[in-house]
Amino acid sequence: MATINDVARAAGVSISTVSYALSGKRAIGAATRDRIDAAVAQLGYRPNAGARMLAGSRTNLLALSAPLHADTYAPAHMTFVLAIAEAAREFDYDTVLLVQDEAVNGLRRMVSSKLVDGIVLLDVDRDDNRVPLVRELDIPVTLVGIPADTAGLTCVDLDFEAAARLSVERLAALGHRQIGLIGHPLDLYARGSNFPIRFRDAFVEAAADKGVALHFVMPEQEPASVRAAVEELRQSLPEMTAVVLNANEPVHTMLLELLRSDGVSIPNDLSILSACSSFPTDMLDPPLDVIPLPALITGRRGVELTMHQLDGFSEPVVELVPPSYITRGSTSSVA
Amino acid sequence: MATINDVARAAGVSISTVSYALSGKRAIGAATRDRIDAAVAQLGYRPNAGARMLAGSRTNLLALSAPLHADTYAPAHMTFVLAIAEAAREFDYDTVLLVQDEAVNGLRRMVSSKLVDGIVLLDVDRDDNRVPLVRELDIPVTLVGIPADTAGLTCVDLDFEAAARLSVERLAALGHRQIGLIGHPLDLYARGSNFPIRFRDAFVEAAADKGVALHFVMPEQEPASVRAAVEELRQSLPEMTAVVLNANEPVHTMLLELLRSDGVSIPNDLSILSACSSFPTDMLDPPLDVIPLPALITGRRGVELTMHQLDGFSEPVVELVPPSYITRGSTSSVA
DNA sequence: GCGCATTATCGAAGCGCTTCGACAGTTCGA
DNA sequence: TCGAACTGTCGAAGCGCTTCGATAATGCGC
Repeated sequence: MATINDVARAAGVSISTVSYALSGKRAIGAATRDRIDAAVAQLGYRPNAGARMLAGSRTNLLALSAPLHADTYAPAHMTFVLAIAEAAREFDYDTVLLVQDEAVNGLRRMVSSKLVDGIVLLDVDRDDNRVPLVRELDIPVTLVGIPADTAGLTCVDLDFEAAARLSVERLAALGHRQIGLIGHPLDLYARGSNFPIRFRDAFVEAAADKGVALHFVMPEQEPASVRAAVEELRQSLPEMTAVVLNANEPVHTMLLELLRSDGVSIPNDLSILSACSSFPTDMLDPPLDVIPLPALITGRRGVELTMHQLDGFSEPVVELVPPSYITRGSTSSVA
Repeated sequence: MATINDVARAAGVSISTVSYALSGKRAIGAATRDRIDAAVAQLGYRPNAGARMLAGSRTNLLALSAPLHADTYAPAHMTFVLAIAEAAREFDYDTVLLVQDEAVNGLRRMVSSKLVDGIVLLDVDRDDNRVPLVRELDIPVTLVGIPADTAGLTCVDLDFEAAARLSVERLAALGHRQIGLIGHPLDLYARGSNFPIRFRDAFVEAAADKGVALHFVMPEQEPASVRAAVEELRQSLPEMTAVVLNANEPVHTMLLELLRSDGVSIPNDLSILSACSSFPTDMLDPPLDVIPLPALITGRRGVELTMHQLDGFSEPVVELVPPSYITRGSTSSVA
């Protein structure tokens, strides 16, 4: 493997000249630069990562702390991981993946061994046990998800409260007065999971504001449970004309299948809105109106905020990505 | 951050003594070692990763090449990623995640910058474009999945052919003479995807061997398509008494929901077997007999084989993990 | 045509670690 | 009782890079 020395020799210059030519940190004559570039290309030179880490101030490595709870919905999670790894590459960073208990225990190791320049925390719960830890870590950290206490932390997430309000407002504007809300399984809320709770609470509040009757159910991810949930909604809201889903893809599929077999027509008999979904709802049958959870945007933003801190901007920010509403024809105004 | 120098000073020894004490590569007096250990603990010393990479011969970093096709089934994929990252930790390795095009292009970068000691390739297709690349990479590589030409490569995977045979044999032994096989969506086969093809072909062969009539369908992941597939099976095999699923979890759910609404009783009317599934089938309703695709075992083995190569064992191996059959009561003998 | 700022390049120090060879001090068989 | 063979420890070289502080060489105003 070629070293900077080989390049310097091949180009007939000193190694510091090569280094400056490659980093651009000092001006280099055009002719010299050309010779260096040629030597680099010819030798297939690539700086040694270890040497760069040791001598320089950056490792060009980012830690991604991605714990996985038993109830983590894999496709959504994966989208975030992808978004972050890809965004990191745009800053010439690679991603070290920390899963399971390493998502917590590995962090300190990353920092004290100076392996990474920054950390992105995925799937942050309200009372996440990583939060106290990263508070004392002297390194750029960005949380994707908003914990209960954000003091001193840089966070980014979809504005779930705004998404909930947007859901209620759109449906209320269409004349719906009784709305069913299908949430995630119960234990997710019990665990203090982040956005389902924030969404639910804001939804309840917005419904009250708009004078809309609301019933909330938390089915498990299986047909029988979804069926029971729908029965419960119908019982509790006899005039229900709209349903908002804040749930996983399988629950969407199950609900639509169930409504179809019941002969319910969408949106004529029932308006449906999928809120904070991280999967495409245009493949569903029928396609659903959606307020997307933009994993790509949020994940990328998490990386950007980390890079921003690396560039010396250290005032912590809590960034809420505003929700958007995409129409697919699954809602209509009440007759 | 404490350096080895600080530790040496605190323990009153030279830095080489500290290094040897920590690596165990030379004998160190018990008393000296104790003083060093105490200093390490007290200072919270952790070797600088960059320095270690530069001076030593190992980086303790593993690259995980995980491309993601549009049709990649996230939960299964995730299980592999998890298994590999966790297994790596057991060897004191961290995992650098390469996704999308980096899964291909990043490999050369990893090697020439000496960032990683080894590579694990996930989701290897029959004619994977990473295969020619890794052939010329002078670094330990293990493929999870078996490409068409394995010459010179170390690979590991479930023995899909054996799994297919096992499926047919078990059902044939129970007296089933007409078996439906529900596979993945068509484009997966068209793309030359690895194990679905190997499974299908071996299944066809085994069925012929055992004199079992077989029909093969490839539904999309949506209820209507699954329904059509089942109709096709019934049409083609009027006496069909068993169905083997080599498909994603949603297709399982859809099939079971559909059979339930048709009043089909499992296993009385129809025996069902889930083959090469990477998700738990005991949560389904009803729980299904399964030949699991053991992501944990295969993934971990991928790491182990890489470490083995690092230890100097360089003869390439193709390792096939034998399938196992787990009974959950969804199959029975033909009346 | 003189000093002065600017531009292009170089040498050397040092990042924190591993590892080789040296060397006292100890043990032990002959 | 003497050298051979260990044991335990140290100093120094070097891994490949970045970066600081020279040093020429050039251009500029006056």
